[in-house]
Amino acid sequence: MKATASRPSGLSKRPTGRPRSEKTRKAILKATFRLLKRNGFDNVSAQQIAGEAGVSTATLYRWWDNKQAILLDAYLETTRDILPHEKRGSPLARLRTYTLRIAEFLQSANGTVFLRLLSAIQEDPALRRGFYENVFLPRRAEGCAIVQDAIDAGELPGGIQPDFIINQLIGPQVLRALMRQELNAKYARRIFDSVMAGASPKKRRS
Amino acid sequence: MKATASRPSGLSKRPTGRPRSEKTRKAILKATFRLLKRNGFDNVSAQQIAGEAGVSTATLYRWWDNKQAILLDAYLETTRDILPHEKRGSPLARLRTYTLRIAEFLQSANGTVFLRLLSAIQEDPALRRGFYENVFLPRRAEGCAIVQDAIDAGELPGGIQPDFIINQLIGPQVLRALMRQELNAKYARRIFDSVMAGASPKKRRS
Amino acid sequence: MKATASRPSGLSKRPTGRPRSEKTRKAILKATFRLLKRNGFDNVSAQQIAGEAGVSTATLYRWWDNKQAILLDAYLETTRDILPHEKRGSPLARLRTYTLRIAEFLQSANGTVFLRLLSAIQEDPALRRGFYENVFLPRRAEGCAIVQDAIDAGELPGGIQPDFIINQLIGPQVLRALMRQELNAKYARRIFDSVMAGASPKKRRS
Amino acid sequence: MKATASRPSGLSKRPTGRPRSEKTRKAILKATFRLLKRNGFDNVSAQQIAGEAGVSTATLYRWWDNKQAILLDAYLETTRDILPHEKRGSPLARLRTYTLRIAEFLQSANGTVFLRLLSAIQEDPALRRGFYENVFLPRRAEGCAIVQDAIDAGELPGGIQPDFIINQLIGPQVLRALMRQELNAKYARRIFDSVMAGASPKKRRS
DNA sequence: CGCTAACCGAGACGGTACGTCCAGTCTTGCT
DNA sequence: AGCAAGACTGGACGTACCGTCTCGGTTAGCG
Repeated sequence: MKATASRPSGLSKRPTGRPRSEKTRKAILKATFRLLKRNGFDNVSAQQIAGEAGVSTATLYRWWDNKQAILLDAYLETTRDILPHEKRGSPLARLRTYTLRIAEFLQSANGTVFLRLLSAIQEDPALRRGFYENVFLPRRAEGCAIVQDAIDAGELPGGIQPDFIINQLIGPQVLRALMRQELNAKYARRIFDSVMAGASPKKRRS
Repeated sequence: MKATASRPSGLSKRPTGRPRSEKTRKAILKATFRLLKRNGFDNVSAQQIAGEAGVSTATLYRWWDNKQAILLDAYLETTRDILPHEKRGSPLARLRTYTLRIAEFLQSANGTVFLRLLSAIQEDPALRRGFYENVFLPRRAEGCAIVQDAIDAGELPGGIQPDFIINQLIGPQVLRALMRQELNAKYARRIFDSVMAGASPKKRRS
Repeated sequence: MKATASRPSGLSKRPTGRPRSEKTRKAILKATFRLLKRNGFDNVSAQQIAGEAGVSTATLYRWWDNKQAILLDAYLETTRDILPHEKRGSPLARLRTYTLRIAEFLQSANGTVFLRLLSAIQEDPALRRGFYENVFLPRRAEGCAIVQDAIDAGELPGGIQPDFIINQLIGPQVLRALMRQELNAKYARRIFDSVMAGASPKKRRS
Repeated sequence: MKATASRPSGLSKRPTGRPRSEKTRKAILKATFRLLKRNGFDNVSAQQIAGEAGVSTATLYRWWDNKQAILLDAYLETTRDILPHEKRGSPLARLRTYTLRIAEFLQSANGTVFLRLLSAIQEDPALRRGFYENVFLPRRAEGCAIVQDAIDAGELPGGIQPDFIINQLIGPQVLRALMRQELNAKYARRIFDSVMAGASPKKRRS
């Protein structure tokens, strides 16, 4: 199980021979992401990746279990560092911004790749694990943290489960994106307002 | 464009030549659906379908553009008549039932196929049109009708867009299903309550 | 066995119902020959013939056993009446003309079809019989008759077998034609002279 | 243009990557020839070859342009080394033996394949080139060499073209073989005598 | 003059082969 | 040992064509 392409390297056994080329690894992932955006998801072949990266197919499969794993890794590698979550403002304002960012993201090129990954994992349990742990959960944790901040700040009632709120904010947007329906800031705002209204029953009653 | 393989049926002009065998068509779609459930989505080959249906591959491609189109059609054919929506009860009660049914459906075998189709259309625009028009919109219309009934009955405020409400009810469930997270009646109920609370803010005030 | 497309019509049983359309038969054979010259031999499909002749494939197979049989028949029909053998001149002069005509023929469009048929029969025994009896033997008989005339006229020695002579005159030309090597009147003349010289050894002696 | 699937072999530039498996190549050609003799010519399918050789169809088409090319190559490979031309005896005696060998060959299993190839090339120009250069010309050259020896030895007159003589010896035999007419040593002898008589006009006259 | 058998065009169908494409593995020699 | 190059297996894809099979409509020529 080579999974995410990190050599076992468990502890002992200092590897002899020529070490793995980091340059090669990067070239592969970058080439993959380029092809991913250019050709869609199904239309990226292993030999295309190899060709684009100036690498042999054997090298691909030496480090990743299968093509899907490469695609996932390429997505991870490329999007790892682009999560500029707001630090300033009230938790609720930050949650609102977060919601709008989701809409933006889903419409972007990266979002398209995200949606394609979301599709691909339906057929491949191993890939699903990887996606769940390395993409879904981390992002979800970010969102939940904001909700928790809001709860702690008293802006949201305590009985609420952050994960539920985030799911309510994201789910409808993902569905629209999957169906290629319009998805913009206004719509995201409406969702935010609706979910917040549903989440704060205290307001009601005299 | 053979798309969904439905006869032109433009009233007049009876088609000449040997008519298409309805028996064959049914055999193909049934065999396809059987394989769909047995083997998953990617692991259904055209020749498997042909073999299982006792048909030649040429016949497949005479009526459908490609394998995906057959899969979509098989889904349509099989699930066409299984929408037993409640007729009794208040609109709001029916909407609640509708929401719970979604959860059930997404967990069922048919739901799995639905999710696979939802994934497959990401790669194939032609297929997407077919799915959108023949699966998504009709189902969506059913839900919207219930919401409209509720509005008409004064159970929901007038300023609301039915499609928005339905999207809020379904989106979060679809997302959980796609991620293979738990999805049960309790969760569906929570969603329903939350969305309803968000949709009826006026009642509360004062 | 419908073979050459003449209804059994053995003797009794006057056929009732609508008789076969002669127009259709002609249209098929003409269309076939047209395609034969245009597309080569393997590249004529039954549906092409049907299309070109404005006929259904069923009609084709009602009257001929298979595609090859149609092709043979088309050749027969078209070339039946184009054998204008010389009547004047000495038998030997006529034999010489005959030899030259072979060269011309093999280079012509009809000759090409002839060569293709000659090839096709290698794979199909039934077709071979038809070709042998309806094309090869009749033509061969014509040639043999001329040789016999020459023998009778004392222009060739009596111990000679006409079929052997004709084979010597034709075989080398067919081989060259099959290999697409040059084949012209001069070459044919050379063959004729050579065979005649070989056939009349007696003259020399003394 | 992979044509005859022979390595470029342009002296320099040793090819990089995994070299072609000679074992595989041999297995394919042998299996092909086996099928060729067993099933006839048209009844050899690419997948049969693949199956019989324990090879994938993709490998077939990597090295040969199409099925016909494989068949030609199989013939070449198998018959390459079976040309046991006589070295002893006078040139004329050797030419006579050569003529008789032709008759034998055309009746043999290999001869059948040869005739089928001769037919197949009528439809396929690329194949024709290959056949002409790799089968026809080499064999023809052998025959011509014998004739030339005879000329040099004064057994045949100088004004004669070897190729013409060979064509006269072979053409009639090929024609008979194509028509599946009897072809035996006696007939071949007769042809030899006839052609020799026609070729040596000097004998005549007192 | 109408009946009826047989014809015919259109085109669906089963079967079979084709040649292409791709995933993933294996082999060779270079670094 | 890593790696590029690229051969190889296995198997699906979608196309083409053959010869058969319905359909519905048409056309002799017997009654």
